[in-house]
Amino acid sequence: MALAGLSRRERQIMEILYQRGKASASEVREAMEDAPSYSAVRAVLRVLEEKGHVKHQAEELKYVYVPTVNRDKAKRSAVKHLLDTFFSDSPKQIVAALLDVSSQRLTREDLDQMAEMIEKAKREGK
Amino acid sequence: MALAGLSRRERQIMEILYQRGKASASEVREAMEDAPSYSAVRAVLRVLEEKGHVKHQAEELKYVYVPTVNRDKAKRSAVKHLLDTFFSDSPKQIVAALLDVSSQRLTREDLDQMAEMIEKAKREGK
DNA sequence: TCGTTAGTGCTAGTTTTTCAGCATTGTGCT
DNA sequence: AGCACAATGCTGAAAAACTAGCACTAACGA
Repeated sequence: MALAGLSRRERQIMEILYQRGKASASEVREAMEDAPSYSAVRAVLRVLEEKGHVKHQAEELKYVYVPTVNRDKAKRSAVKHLLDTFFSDSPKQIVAALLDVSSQRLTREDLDQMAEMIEKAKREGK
Repeated sequence: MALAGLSRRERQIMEILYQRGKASASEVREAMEDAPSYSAVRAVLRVLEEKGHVKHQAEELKYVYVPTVNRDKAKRSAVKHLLDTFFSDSPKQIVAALLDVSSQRLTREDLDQMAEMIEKAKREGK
């Protein structure tokens, strides 16, 4: 799984990179609540690169880091992991938690689309 | 958030405890793929207890460890974190990922219940 | 040109994490 | 009692993680 086997800082930085898709060292640093020094951030990024979790591209005078694992893959893996950890007994409850946690940001349209996805799953699974 | 700020081993062990609700040191160890020595596991549990993440109960000649934070709370926090990390742009996609990842274990009934939850959210949100 | 700003590469030191080993305690069995 | 087994408590030390700081380069403006 994408985020396992990483140290605390490494995980923290990987999550920021997944959130943003890509970021420079200083952007990563700014996104951290408890940011260490700039060079500390760079050091972690270097390690992540050595481990193969990110790669960097030269972009306008600086390096920009991007996760190497496909975002979708990481997503999927994260969902699976969440399921295993908390919802193995009842996967559907993740929907309940979702509706609960993010009811604020869900529009009517989102809900409609969710319903549609489920309908589709029903048709296919049937 | 419940699982942040923890070392790799600490996190790994917390997840096992959340999965099982409670476990003894040796049960925890058995649940680990890449288990270290028994005393290493106990050492981590001790640290987790010092940090306040677990507590232990004497139970039939041995200690059984349980997470101190309520499982539901941890769940919620985990879902929220997942949303922030991967689905901040489109929360509904978590449903897509869910259906994709766990289509195996979802029964027709699960799907019906999910649909119902969404219907309910629609009615209430409207 | 000089100073400033914003990068990178690298290194060395401290702190945290992780781990194994050993002594000890309690239970149950012979 | 003596033994085996399954725990716990504790210690020391290796390994990993984390961090700051310095040297260097490139771009930009005064």
